Amino acid sequence: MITFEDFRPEGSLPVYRQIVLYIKRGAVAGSIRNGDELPSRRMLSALLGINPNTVQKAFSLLEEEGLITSRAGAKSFMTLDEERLTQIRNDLLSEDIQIITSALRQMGITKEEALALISRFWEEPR
Amino acid sequence: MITFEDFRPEGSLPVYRQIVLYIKRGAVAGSIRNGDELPSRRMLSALLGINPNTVQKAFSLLEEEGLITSRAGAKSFMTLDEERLTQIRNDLLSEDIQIITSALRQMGITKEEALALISRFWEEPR
DNA sequence: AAAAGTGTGTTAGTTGAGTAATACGGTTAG
DNA sequence: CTAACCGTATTACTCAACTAACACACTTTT
Repeated sequence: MITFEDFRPEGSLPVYRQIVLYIKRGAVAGSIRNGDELPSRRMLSALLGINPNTVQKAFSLLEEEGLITSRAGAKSFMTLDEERLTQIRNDLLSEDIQIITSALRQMGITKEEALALISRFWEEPR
Repeated sequence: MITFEDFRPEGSLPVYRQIVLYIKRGAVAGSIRNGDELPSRRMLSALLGINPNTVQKAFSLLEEEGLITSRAGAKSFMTLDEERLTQIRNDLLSEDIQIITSALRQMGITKEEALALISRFWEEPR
C-alpha cells in the first residue's frame, strides 16, 4: 500500500500534477513497485485535505499513461514494467535537468560553479 | 534598452512571472544593468504577442520590489544596487537548486549521479 | 503648441484549476 | 446476503491568469 507519508504539496504546480509526479518519482526510486495498491480516491483526498475530484484527476492521468489499473468497485494498483520505468526515469531526469541548466545559464553561472553549488546544497535540510 | 530577444515563454509558470524572472536573471548575469531602459508596456506586449495588461502586471511586480522605476508618461528604467543584486542572486539560486535537489533525491539519485548527469547535460542544445 | 508615445486605471469576458455536493453501480468483507 | 467501501460520472461554483477594449493624464518629440 502506497502511504503518501512524505507527500507535501508545494509550489505553483497543480496538486493533481504533483500527485502524478510523486507516483512517478517513487516508481523510479523503487519505493513504489508493480502491483502496489493505491489508497482509494476518498481516503487519499481526506488524508491530503483536498477534494476527491482532484485525486480523481490525478488517477485518471496515471491510468491514461498506463501506470495504474482501475476497475469499478476495487482498489487501483500499479502496473509497471522495466521498459516503461526506464522511459519515465529518462523523461523526468531530462526535463528536470533541462530546467535547472537553463535557469543557471541564464544567470551567467558556469558549469563549474553550478556543480559546486549543487554539491554544497545537496545535504541541506530545507 | 532591454531587447527581450532571447525571451521565450514556456512551461506552466504564468507569463508575467516569467517576465519578472527574465529581468532578474538578466540582472544577475550582468546583461541587464542599473539605469537600463525597458521597452514600453505596449511595445513589449506587441513584441511578445501577449496582452498589455499581462506586461503591466509584471512591471507592477518589479516596481513593488524596487527593481524598476516608473513615472507616468516616460519609459521605465532599472534601479539596481549591488546589495539588492546579490540578494536576488542568492534567492534565485537557492530556490532553483532546492527544487532540483529535492526532485533528484525523490527519484533516488545519489549526489555523485546528480553531478555526473548535470555535467553531461550542461552543453546540450535542446 | 500639437502630436505621438507613455504609464496608469477601469470594466468585462474567457479559460483552466480546484472545490463542493451528490448519485449510480460494481466489488469485497462480514 | 448485505453493508461498507470502491471507481466513476455529473453539475455547479470559486478563483486566478490571462485577454480585450477603453479612457485619462503625463512626457517627450517635432
